[in-house]
Amino acid sequence: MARIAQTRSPRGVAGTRRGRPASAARPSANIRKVRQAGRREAILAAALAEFSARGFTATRLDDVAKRAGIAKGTIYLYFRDKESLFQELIRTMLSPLVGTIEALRDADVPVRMLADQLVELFVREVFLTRRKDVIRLMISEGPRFPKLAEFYYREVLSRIIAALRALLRRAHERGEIANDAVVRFPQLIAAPGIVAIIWTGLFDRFETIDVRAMMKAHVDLLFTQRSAA
Amino acid sequence: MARIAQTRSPRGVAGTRRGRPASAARPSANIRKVRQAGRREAILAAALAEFSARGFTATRLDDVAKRAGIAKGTIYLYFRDKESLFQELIRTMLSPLVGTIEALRDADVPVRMLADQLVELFVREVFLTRRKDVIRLMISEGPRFPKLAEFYYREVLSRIIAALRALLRRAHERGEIANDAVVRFPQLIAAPGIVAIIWTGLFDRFETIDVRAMMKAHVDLLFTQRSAA
Amino acid sequence: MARIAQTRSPRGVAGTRRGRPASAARPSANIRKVRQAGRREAILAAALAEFSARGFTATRLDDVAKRAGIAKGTIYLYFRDKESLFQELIRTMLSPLVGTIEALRDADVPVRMLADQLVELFVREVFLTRRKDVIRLMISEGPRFPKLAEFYYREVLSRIIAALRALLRRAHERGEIANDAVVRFPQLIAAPGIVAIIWTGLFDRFETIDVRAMMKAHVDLLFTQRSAA
Amino acid sequence: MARIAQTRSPRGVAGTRRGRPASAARPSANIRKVRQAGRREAILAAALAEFSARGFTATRLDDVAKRAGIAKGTIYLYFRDKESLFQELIRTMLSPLVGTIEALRDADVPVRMLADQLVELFVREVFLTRRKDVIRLMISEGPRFPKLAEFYYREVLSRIIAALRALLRRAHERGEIANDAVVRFPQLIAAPGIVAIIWTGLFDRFETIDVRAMMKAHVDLLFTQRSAA
DNA sequence: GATGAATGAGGGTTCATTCAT
DNA sequence: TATGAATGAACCCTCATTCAT
Repeated sequence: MARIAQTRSPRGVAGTRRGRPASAARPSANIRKVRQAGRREAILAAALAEFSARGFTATRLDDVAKRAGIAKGTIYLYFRDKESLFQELIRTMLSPLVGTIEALRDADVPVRMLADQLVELFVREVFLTRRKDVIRLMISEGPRFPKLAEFYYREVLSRIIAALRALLRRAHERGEIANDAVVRFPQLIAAPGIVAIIWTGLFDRFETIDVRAMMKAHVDLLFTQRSAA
Repeated sequence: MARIAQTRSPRGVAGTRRGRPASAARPSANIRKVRQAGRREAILAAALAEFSARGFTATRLDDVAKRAGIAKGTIYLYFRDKESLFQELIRTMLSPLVGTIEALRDADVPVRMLADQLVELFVREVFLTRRKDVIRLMISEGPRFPKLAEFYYREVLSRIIAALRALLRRAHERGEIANDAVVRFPQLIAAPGIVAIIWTGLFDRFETIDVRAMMKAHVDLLFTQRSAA
Repeated sequence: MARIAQTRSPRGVAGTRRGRPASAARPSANIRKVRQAGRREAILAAALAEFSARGFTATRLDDVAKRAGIAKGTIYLYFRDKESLFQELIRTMLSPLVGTIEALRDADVPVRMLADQLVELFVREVFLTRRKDVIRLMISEGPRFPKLAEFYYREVLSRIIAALRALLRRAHERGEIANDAVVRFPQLIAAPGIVAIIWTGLFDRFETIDVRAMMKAHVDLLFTQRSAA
Repeated sequence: MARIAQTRSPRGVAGTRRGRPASAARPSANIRKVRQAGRREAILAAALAEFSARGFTATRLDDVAKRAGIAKGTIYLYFRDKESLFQELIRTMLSPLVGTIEALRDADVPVRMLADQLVELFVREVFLTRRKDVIRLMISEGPRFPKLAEFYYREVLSRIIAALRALLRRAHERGEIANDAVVRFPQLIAAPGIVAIIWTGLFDRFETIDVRAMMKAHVDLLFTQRSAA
């Protein structure tokens, strides 16, 4: 099944002098590039861990550096400042989601099947990965980062919602869905996933949740219904 | 309909050490008490505003004091430290939720009606009040405050969930609910509310959500269904 | 033997309404005076305890008040500020020393006997009382309180030294003392006492000192000698 | 005569984590090390001046930094906190005393001569240097720093006393000392030195003391005596 | 490029002092 | 007179950011 593209981040880095095709005759440059990409990835990974554990403000770049195995100053070679690091982290991790969802939209299979795939996708590619933490960060810190919220809304959410809505409307028109609730509020589809992410972060110690089961139960609710009459 | 008890904090105020019967003949003492209660409330209100706007770590007690119209040091007459202020804020605001929910449990009306009342209660007493912000805070900062999460789980959530589950099980047995999804995952009932709170905090600028409509649509989904066959 | 005048504190107890001299014509005024004296004494006693335990700067007036059984503000009814309290404390406790010493000067007994009395006086009236702590305070904090040091020098030390020197010179002239060292440096007489006070404050846990024995041994040294030839 | 080793702190500096042989071919690293040692010394010197002038609690690290010509935060690169700075200051300055005293113990010269050397050593290496201030600090603040007092007792005092006692006992057995007072209370040897340090700090403005003369007079007292009979 | 020592603004907390009751 | 809540200046310590090596 669909898999969300991994972030091989060839994307421009502050201060990075790029250029020079991969086949070029000065290998050291490539080594450098690879090493640099590695550094960047390492910093992002470390940042995710630290930001997740402590939140944006309480995270110390010192700890990020330590975790990434580099010196504190090095972070500033790859990111303008703490805020940039945070924002790029979220962007990098969430961007790939869109493509996947939009791909689903164009598939011509029964919606119910798509919904099941969606659940599976969410569980495997979000809930069981660090992307879950990124979403948690987005939820926690988003209100203090309007730019980030806007990016997320424009580049990710609105497109996912549009894709979902198109999908669901089609299904509704075909009679696959009796109740138009999810057509009007496609957010409902994601609701159990969101709740599961939050629950896990807060209460897993006391009571675990079977995300997959909950999401499936919810999908059942959405799709197997018949209108009351 | 039920209304959540306001917190006029009759509870002992830090710093008031020697009790004195409320009826005592020294009016000045009472004046003091009233003023103290007022201060405490003012601090809590200011703290809620600031914590909501900036998060726990980024909030400056200086700003809380300014907003409450008092000196910075005064905060320490009512709360041990920043963390205590934060935790008491959450406790004070969320504790009253429980009673209300548990009252609903024992009502003997059709579940569907109760569900509608629940939606109304949530919208009126949570979503349109500052309690919404407290829940957002709980979601954002909870992971860094295990004690608080535990309190919230034990004192609030687990009891609400138990009440809901009892209610829903009864409804399911009576045939009011065809699908047992919500019996197994009562969190689903709250999911749209949670999502609405998060959405509002992040994306209201771009697209508003009609919470009441969404929640009602979801309740419809949960209750008007018939099993597939 | 001589005894240093006690600071006749019928030391007041917080909230204790005390007696009422049977003879007084306007009792209330006297009561007030007595009570005030009691308060003042209580504050001084509490201050001594706290200053001794923590030093001037680290002592909190709050603790002094608590220990004295009064409210913090009350201290300011009896002393201008923290520094005044400190200085008055030292003055009050050390002033009575002078009279005692000067009395010794005029006694017409063998110096050796006087010296023994001095040792006894020091042990009983200083070392085994709180005056020891006051001297320790003087030593510790004096450098930061030039006024206090000056007072102590002018009102206490210089007079004690003058008295001692007169005494010792007489003894030297009479041949009671062979070596004139103590005539030139009367401080030598006090040295073991000072050292004992300091030692006790710092190292008593590890090794105790028998002050009386040490001081007597030292007096022996000073007086039983014969010039080398 | 013996001279107390200066502390040019070759000891590891906080913050220098990865060792690197001193002979290594990277000069910049050595420059750094030298500069760091310099900083550390500068901070210690500034700290001594400030602590001496104001006492531990009243000393502001801001002032220490200013005096050392560095930024406030820099102090924390070399010392964990204010207390560590204080304790390390005392340790650094007093540790070297021991070796010197113990060296004297094993010398095989008449005790009287050793005593004179001791006086000279004290005057030159303690009284006329900043070590005098360190001892004053130890006396003033020691009671609030039990750890420090313990260190000083175990590492310095008890060893000095043991050395002195051995020395004096030998002298007593040889008949060089008639009275065994100083054997039983070796502290007596130091008493005039201690008193001089305290006197200087408090009363030098009013009356100076000739330490060397006083100590010599005292030594005379201790050694030139003959038992009374 | 990479390092990490140095900086210094910023914020939590304490506590001497005041003053309304 | 006595109280203790309120004040706000002061100070320790942290940490994002810079820059010499």
